[in-house]
Amino acid sequence: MSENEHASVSLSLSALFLDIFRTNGSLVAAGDQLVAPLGLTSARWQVLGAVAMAPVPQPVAHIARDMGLARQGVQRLVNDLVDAGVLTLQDNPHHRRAKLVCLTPPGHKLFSSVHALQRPWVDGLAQDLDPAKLAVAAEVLQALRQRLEAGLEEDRD
Amino acid sequence: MSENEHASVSLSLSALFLDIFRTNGSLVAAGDQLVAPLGLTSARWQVLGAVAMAPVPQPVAHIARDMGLARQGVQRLVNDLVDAGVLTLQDNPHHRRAKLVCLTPPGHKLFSSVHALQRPWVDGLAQDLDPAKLAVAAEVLQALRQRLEAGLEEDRD
DNA sequence: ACCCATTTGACAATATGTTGTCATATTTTG
DNA sequence: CAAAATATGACAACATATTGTCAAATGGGT
Repeated sequence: MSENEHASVSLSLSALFLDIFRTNGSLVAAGDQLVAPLGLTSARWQVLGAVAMAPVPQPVAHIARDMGLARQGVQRLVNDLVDAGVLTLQDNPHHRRAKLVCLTPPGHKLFSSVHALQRPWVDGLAQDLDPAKLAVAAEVLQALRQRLEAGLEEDRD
Repeated sequence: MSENEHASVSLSLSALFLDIFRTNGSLVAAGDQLVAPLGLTSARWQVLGAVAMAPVPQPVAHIARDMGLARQGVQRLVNDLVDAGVLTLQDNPHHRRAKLVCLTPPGHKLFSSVHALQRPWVDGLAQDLDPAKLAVAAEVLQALRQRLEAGLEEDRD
């Protein structure tokens, strides 16, 4: 690859960074607006989803690792959702401190409502998007994330 | 397109959302680490870059729109950078309140240092990335953002 | 059994970002 | 030109996220 071609890849990548920042922001804003009628926010929605989709109840630290967020951020969100009666902390037979995060019955109901909102919303956004291009985009982001996290050398928390 | 194919696009899109969240987080974390030696953070770096790259000095509100962020978030960052001596507010002949944001001489020097750090970092990340795939990823993110922002109906401040 | 590194949650400080409200300045419209 | 709509920054409240510190719990190695 020539120097010019190499430079152009770096420039494209810098531009992609800005796209990621802005798309992330739009995604959070749109998500906030979508689930606001349910008394939720994007961040709480994400946590609720992570708990609901987990095959088995997990402690907060595990959820945080799955989501790629700092442990304490998820901890606060979980605490808030417990206060809101959506989640509950179940005793963990394997660890006295690391309680297992579960949905309450209202939590299950809330998750169903979220899903009912989420589906048509995502379907609408996906309309006319090329599946092959989506796959390429996911591949690029994953490759990028892998390199970034390798550079961070497991520093997160 | 069959219903199954449609559903698979929606599923891919939901997965892409998670990729965007995580890549954005990694990007911010890696950026923070990169520019920390210069006493900067990712957010301040972004603002500094926006000011430095603008062909002509602009008021805060304009910069915020360019970056797709809320006006007040950028306002606070600019105020912090002014306090730090990196930026200065120049009188705007066309608008008494909307001062123009400019780099101070130390700000210019700082931006050069940032650029010297940024270039090899981006080059390293771009290594072996397929330019065509990068272009597709950018295209997908831009399409997504456009739909999201259309859904927000220009609500953002 | 004991020590030590790791994991985990509590608590707190700080950075980032959105939203709301207000006063003032500018622009548009009638 | 006057009134209304819009743009802008100051100030403040809040949500989100990282980082640091601490104590308790766990697990591993000797």
